[in-house]
Amino acid sequence: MDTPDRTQIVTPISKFEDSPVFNYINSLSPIKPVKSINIAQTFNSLSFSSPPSVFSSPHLSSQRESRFLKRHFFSGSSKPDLSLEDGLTGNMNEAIPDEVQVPGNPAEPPESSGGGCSIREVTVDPTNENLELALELPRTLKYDCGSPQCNKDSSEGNKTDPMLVVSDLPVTLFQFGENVCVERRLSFQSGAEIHGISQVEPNKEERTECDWESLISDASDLLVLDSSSNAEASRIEDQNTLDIRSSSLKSLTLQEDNAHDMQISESLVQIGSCENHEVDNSAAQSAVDDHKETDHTPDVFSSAFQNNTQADFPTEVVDNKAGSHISFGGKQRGIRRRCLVFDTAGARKRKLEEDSTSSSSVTSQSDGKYTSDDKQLVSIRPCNSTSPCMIPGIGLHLNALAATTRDPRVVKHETLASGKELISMPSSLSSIHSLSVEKKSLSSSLALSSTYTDISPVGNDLQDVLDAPHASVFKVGEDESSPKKKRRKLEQGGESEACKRCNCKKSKCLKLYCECFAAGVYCVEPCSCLECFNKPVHEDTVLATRKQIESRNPLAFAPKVIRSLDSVPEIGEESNKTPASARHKRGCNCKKSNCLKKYCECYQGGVGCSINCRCEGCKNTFGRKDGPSPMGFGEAEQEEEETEAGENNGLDVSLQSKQVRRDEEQCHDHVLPMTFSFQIGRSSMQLPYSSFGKPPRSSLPPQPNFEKHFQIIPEDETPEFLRGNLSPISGIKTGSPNRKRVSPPHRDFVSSPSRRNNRRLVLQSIPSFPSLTQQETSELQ
DNA sequence: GAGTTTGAAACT
DNA sequence: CAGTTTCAAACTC
Repeated sequence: MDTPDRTQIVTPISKFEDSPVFNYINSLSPIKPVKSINIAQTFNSLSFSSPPSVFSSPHLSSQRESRFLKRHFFSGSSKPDLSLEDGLTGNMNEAIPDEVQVPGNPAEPPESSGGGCSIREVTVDPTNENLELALELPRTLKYDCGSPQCNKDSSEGNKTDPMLVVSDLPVTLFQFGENVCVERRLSFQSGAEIHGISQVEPNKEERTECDWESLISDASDLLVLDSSSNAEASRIEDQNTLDIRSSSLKSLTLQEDNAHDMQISESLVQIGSCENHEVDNSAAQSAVDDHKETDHTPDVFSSAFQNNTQADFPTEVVDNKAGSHISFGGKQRGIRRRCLVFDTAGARKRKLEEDSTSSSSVTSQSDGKYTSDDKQLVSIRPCNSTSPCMIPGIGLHLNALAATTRDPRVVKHETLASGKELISMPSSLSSIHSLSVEKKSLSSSLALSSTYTDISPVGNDLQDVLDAPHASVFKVGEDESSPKKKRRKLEQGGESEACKRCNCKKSKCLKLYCECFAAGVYCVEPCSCLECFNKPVHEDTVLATRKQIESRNPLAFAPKVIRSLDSVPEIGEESNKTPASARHKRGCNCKKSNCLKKYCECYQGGVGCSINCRCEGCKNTFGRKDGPSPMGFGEAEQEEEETEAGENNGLDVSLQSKQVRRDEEQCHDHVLPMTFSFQIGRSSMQLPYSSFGKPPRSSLPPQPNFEKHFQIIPEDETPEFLRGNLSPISGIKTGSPNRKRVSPPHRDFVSSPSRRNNRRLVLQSIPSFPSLTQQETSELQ
């Protein structure tokens, strides 16, 4: 390897003799030259303008040389690291420029047309080396800004293409661009060292594979290059670069000059081209797709979703490793999700029909394991065969959110849970769920001797998750012979809320009157409904109905309770008791129950009444609607709260916060802007348990964790959040007149990065009483 | 288990 | 948007 490279290098060097750098390098021992070259290049490129002479043809030569040089360097072993390390940003340019620099102006941004020429020339060279390279080069040329650096990059990129392919991203990823450039360099170097240019391709494949894995592992970025490089030095460098990349990707804006950006873009483009060439490798492609998605996500998704997507990546990647390749880009994923929602329904039917209950249960369990192992995989609690199925449909707004979530998980979830009948499977949530699921699984197992059916929180968008109590926690009613009795027993006994059970007589379970339908779950055996259409068999009808309802009220299926994730209770709210920020989406309208019975949705949800409530004689122990003031209750009430919800809440909060942190860590910071999905992800973890399900019914583990973790931004509220309004309540209040119900916002959920910092709202379906939460929290801890 | 109460959902 | 009706859960006996 080395020898050929060196020989090759010699020629280019001769060409570049003009450049002092080359001379200097030549003077150096063959081994060292690489380093020296790099250094020299850096200097030249950075500080010095390249000699004018170089411009005309030099690019080609420079590129060639660069290749050679790089090869040497890499082969040489030493330097690349330095170059890489030195400047992810500047180094990139430098390294390339060194050779290429000549042309011109180092100062000139890559944008210059010159690059194109050089590339072309380079392409010619490739013929010798590899057709692929040639192909890539032209492509690169197209994209290349023309800056010598770019050229170099491109040339390198050619070699590195595999890596690029792996990491390939849409051009959009500028931030990543820097990284990409580095990667290219690295790859290039590695390639040179490892193999002749011709060899590069195989390397590429390897790289792609390796990269893929690396990507998977890192999720954030483009680690691909690293593994690929054969040379240790190159590896090291690659790693460094990778690390840097990841870091840069996360936080980096383009520090480098436009030239860098250009390079990046070029590299990206090249990558794309490479992908085409290399497409052969399915894995590589998939990886590339993932990368693209990830990369795009940042660019495209300014919203929190990006974060989510990124965060999800790791999992996705892992999943891919596991065997399933998810090729969905974040964006695409989102789109697919929506489709999935519906698709899932179909899938569910299929699966349900095929697998029936048994399969679902099995899958769910297995899933849960996977999820636990994978961390982010959707955790599906083993649902009893009878567990109610989640309805595929999700609120439109939810869908939008779901869209942000990552498909991979969703897919997995679907596949895994498909048997279960989850209606909607937002990926993001699923990921979150996995974690939560694990925890829950433990807690649930403890709490409930009976089997739990988790509803993959994922399934429903926010709703499901939020509503988890309803849907998510399906308690298999199987055990119970008579639905009603069982239900009551369960409720009373509080064993587990399994699936919701309805007793609809006239609504056909296609209206919100039906708890199952409202929860996005299919009716199951335990249900005693008559003429029920809320079954997989009638999926179309169910979905159509859901759409109608959602058309009327986008939030119809959204969680009814909104809770802020922040541990800090909202102003006036009691922190310890009910989730401070938790509020009922619309508020209640109680007249006679004094909000002390489950007739009251607020009470049922375990949240205090808010300004949105129009209740009369409110005595809601969880809090009052009166303004910011926390609960206006008497101490007695507070005591009650404490007893009922307080413990749970407090624990939950702390626990949740911890979990959230954990989740975040796991998920990664990669996700820059926390977005909706991201938050969801966190929450999702908990969601499974979190379900706010009505306390009485479900003995299931409380969702406390979920509450805080899960953040769903109600459409209504979203604007406020976006605005920076923190308190969900306030948002709600502002949005809707006190006495009037808040009309669901028409906007789709848009997560804004800013939200992260801000308080997170959690939409929850009617929360179960806090009591359950304690167990979970304790367990979690 | 039947009947009543309650308030959300749906309708006008 | 307000008022009414429908509906099913929650509750009581």
